Amino acid sequence: MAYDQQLQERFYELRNTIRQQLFSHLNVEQFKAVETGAGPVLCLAGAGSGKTMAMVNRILHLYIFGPIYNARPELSHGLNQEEIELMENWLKNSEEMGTRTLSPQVMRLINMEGIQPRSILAITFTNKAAEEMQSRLEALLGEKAREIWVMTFHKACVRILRREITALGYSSDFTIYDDYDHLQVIKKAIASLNLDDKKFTPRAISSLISRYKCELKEPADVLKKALDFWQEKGVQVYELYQKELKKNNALDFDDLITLTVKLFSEHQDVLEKYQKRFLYIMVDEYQDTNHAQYRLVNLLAEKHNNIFVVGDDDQSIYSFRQADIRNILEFERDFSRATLIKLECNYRSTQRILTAANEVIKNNTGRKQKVLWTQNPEGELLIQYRAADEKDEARFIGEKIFELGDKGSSYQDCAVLIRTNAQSRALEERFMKTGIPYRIFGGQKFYERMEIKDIMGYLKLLVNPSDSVSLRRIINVPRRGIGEATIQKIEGFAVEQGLSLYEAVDKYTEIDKSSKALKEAAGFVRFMEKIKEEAKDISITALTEKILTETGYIEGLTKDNTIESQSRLENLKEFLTVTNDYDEKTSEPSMSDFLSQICLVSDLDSYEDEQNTVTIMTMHMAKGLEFSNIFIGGLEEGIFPHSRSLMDDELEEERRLCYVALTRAKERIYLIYAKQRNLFGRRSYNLPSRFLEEIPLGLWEEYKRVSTFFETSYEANATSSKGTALMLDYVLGDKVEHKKWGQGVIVGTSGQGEEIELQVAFPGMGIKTVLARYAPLQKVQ
DNA sequence: ATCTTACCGATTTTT
DNA sequence: TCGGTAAGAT
Repeated sequence: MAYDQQLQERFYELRNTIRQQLFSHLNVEQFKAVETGAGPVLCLAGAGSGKTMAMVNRILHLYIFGPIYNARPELSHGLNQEEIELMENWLKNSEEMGTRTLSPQVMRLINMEGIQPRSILAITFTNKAAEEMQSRLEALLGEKAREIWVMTFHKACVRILRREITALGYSSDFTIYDDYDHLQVIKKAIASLNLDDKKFTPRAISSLISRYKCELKEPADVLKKALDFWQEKGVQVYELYQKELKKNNALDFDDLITLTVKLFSEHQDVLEKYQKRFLYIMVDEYQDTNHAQYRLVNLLAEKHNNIFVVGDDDQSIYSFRQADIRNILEFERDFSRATLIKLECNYRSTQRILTAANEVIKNNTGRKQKVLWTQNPEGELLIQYRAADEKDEARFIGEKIFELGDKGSSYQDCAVLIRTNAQSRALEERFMKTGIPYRIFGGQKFYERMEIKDIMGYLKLLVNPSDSVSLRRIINVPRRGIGEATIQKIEGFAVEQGLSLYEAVDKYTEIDKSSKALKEAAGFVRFMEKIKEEAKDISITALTEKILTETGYIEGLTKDNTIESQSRLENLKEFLTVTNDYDEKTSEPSMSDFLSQICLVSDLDSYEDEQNTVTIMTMHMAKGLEFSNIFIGGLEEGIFPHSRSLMDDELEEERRLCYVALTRAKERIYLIYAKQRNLFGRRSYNLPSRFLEEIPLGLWEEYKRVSTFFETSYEANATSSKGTALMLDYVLGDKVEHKKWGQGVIVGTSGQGEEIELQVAFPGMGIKTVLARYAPLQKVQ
């Protein structure tokens, strides 16, 4: 055998050993997922099974070794002994030191027929997941990683549509309507069809439209079908709604997906362009795809069939947003010869937590068989607590958080998961009183705040003058004395003349100058035109500031000088830091890009775990996160499972939600239910949740509050060990210093014994109620 | 045009 | 209970 051939044999052998070594930190299943490069793959990844690890490494594997791991690509040049030694040395070194970073020389040697990063499309559902994956890819691939499209469905679609949407008769400056804007259009459509808005609620119509869109059905497709009166009218609203959106050159969230599908279906050339580009497609959280997203992925993948989807049918909790669990259950039917890989080894939770989760989810039918296991220790028993009411529930949670603190947990290791946002109230009150730092996610979102929507209305209208929803929003904000009657008049004119609302304001105010309102409206258009001119030379931040001052928006809020107006000003300041960030970090800033970016983020995207606070959030929002200690509140029939799900036969989804909640925990779980709780202002008595019964005895123990006598001494101990200022007598008028709020004055006291409450007035922050026992207060002379 | 009061209705919401 | 919306008063 020739010497060259021996070298070659040695080279291939070494290359494969290096390959194994590079991924030696993965388990067998993860490695299989990583090295299966070509063809369709369904990866069922249980909670905490390291699926991001698998996805990221799979991309690395594709990049270095190409799609077929045991292929022997032709060598383009001869080999010499030195090169072989280089590889041997790397291996030796790696085995000894445990490093897995390739030197550039070794990389150059073994990287043959690897896949170009720009040919990879990796789809996630949240920006957070995308960012996480992106940064891990950059750590592995360096610069090259930026060429991979790692983004959400919606972002990818916006990118494609900005380039191609003219083929569908929209302009590429289209506006994205968020949920709120979308409801405005629906309301208008309902009104113009003279429908009874008691029967046709915007919410119901919205979900009807969304359902049709996700099924890729246009109004015309549905109209022929047999429909009852309500549905028939609903479709008419849908038709009108869609026309209005197009007139406004606006897309709603669903449109981003469905119009991309439409584009690909109707324009073969465009589809082929993207098929050619994206040779390898990966989809995260596949169980959450709806039909439109499923079509989109299939269209892109059907040419090369290199599609890798990861998901967990047991974590499908978004069916109310049209996520279709069948997409995952029937993947193997859709793609013949699909490889099935199950990741069942969990790296997150204790065995006991996993057993509890497995036992609960076992009660669901029609799922892919999957049992999580772990090498982690057995762990502590789950704790169950029967609270007297929601206040007692909050108190229990607060106390346990303090106790965990003594055991070495920080606040950020604790999360309270709830079913509905309304449950956060009692918790917030208690945490506030006892000085537990917390963050609540959910409820009013930053970009949905009035002042933010107002300023965005101005910006949107500048980019897209056809956007009549934004125009309507801001034409009288701040007050210009332009009311509904004036707008109606102009709107009539617009319809008559076939103009956009903005053009109509401009033209009509030239003809009719009869009222003060119309003069103001003319001034508004002049202002917008002036700003549009000036916008050309200044940054988005400068432009935003200009609008806020020149309209008198800031001035109005400053004059109000209420707590509310102050917080609005704060929010606007915050918005300006967002624009500033964008101005600085973007190479080619553009307003429409900025606006779509903002539309597509959620508050959770800004979640930073560096902050040492307890997290309160819904179980839905907690998906994908993990905490050492999880408290699940409101485990009562009617709350969780939610009463609505009991009626609508959606118990299995609730159970999946419970599974998601349980599998967030690394070490401890506290399960709390209350005998009674205030619900909608009335007291209600609920049975303990069925999910509690589904966790077998032996996995949990009940926490029982000891008798009053012991309770008192117990609490006194807890207090003294904390060293709070309990023993100090507070007197009205005393000056105190609070850790977070600074100096304040005691303006009231109430309660007795352990539960003495103080009302403290903090300048500029109003009056706060705190529990003397817990609050980080100190008397000031 | 805008402020005030009475009513209704009330999950979850990656984008 | 609270918050958002729709009709009535100024």
